[in-house]
Amino acid sequence: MVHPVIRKLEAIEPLTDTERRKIDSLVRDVGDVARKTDIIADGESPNYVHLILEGWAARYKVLRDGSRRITAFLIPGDFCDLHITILDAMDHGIVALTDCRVAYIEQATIDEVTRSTPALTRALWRATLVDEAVLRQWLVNCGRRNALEAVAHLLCELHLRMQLVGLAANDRLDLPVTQEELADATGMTPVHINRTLQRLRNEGLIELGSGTLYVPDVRTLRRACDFDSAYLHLLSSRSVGSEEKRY
Amino acid sequence: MVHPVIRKLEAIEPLTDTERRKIDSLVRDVGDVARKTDIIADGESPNYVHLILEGWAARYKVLRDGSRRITAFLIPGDFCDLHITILDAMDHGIVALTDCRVAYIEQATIDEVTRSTPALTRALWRATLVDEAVLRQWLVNCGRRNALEAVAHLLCELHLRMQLVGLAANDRLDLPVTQEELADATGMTPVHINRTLQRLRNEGLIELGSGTLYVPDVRTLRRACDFDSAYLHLLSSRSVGSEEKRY
DNA sequence: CGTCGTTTTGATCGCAGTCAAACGTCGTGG
DNA sequence: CCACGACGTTTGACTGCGATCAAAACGACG
Repeated sequence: MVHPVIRKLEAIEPLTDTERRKIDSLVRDVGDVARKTDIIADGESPNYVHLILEGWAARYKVLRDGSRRITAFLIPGDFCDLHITILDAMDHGIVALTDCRVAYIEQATIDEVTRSTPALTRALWRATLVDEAVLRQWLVNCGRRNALEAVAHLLCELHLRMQLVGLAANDRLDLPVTQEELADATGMTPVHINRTLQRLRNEGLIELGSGTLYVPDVRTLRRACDFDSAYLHLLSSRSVGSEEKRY
Repeated sequence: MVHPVIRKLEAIEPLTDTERRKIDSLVRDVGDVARKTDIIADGESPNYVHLILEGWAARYKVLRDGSRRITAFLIPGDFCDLHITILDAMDHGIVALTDCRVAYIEQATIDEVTRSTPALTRALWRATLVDEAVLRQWLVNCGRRNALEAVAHLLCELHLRMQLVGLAANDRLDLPVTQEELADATGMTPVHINRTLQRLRNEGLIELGSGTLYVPDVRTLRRACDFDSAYLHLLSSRSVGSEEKRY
């Protein structure tokens, strides 16, 4: 079985067989995390880097009034805290949204890999920078798009990212995320998320139920929220040298 | 004169004299950019890395309906596009908010530095990761804080960052940013920014006029918006091992 | 003194928030 | 097999924050 990490990294940087095997070798120590429990808590400085193998997780911050802001969704192939090798402590928490299978990778191992394999270093760097680009899109989502566009854009992102790791065959994917979690991720309320999803359904843009999302026509959905995949810096969309959007 | 970059980097990573001189040597090619013009445009892949020496700039994205979202403010000492060495093209633009003095640094120079000076590499990495942490705070700002808290939090951030580079003596700093730009940075409208600033003034939290911001009592302002500087990962606040917030 | 960009004010609107209750589904235990 | 509770989704009624539109005031500058 090909690790989702490999699929993900290959989408943004071509890899050789040796490099692929190197990644494979990272996954030694594997563990399970139950839904609703922290993979890493805010303020922690773990000795291991965490990599999601199965399941969904989320970066989040909790405010003093108890409200929560999700700042990213993590799916198989995503690193939770690559930066912990550089920064002192986590400035946010990471919670498992479903039961998760997680790889624990020693910092020393990462250091060794980056020292010996420049292409992988680039790939990891790249992945981090793409995460940052996603954050910027989320910022656009909440400040300058209406609810419908914001949710649509988020769904487009998740759809594409799931595709990259081979988890969205036929435009159908597991979306094991509650509406409350979607609300925390878009800065809306659960009630309004519910109504927005209903509008998306009524307009035939999505089919969503029992944890599964189906996108009848990706083009239409992307056009509805002006989704341009360029910000994900995928190899496939690079240097296409075109002015029109890649819906 | 000590470059703001050095002050900034030293706030997050201690540097030796040699390293400081190395940074100094980066600044060879310097140019001026007029207010309201792009330092780098969206989609560009410049050959140079840009570093702000004087003035204010902003990262931004423009939507199809013409509205703009500012995703970061850049002040002296900030790199505009360190990531361009890794990514193919800009996924957003950078515009000068005031007349700016900018250093153009060849990619090869950056590469040479990072190859020869691990401590500097760490420092640059760190700076990038702190930028990401700031993005997360902005996400909290617009989704889960009300207008007053959001603006206050933004002002706290700018206040602290200006202090770091020595541009905010006595809690007084230049804030050459229009209310429209603040609106684009918070996801609000200019009108509402105006009213929110008035509230902040009326409550004695800030004094703001003619491009200058004065914070009578930093503690109070920070408490008003639950500002915790930990997310900036400063050396001074690190491993203080305390539970209470660093207002 | 007129112009332009910016800030300020006022009146009105509407999107999304809030509060609360009902409903469906599923797993658990009687 | 059913009662029960937990959890998530859905619906309704009402509220309010911030948006929108428009105009006036202000201030810097040529």
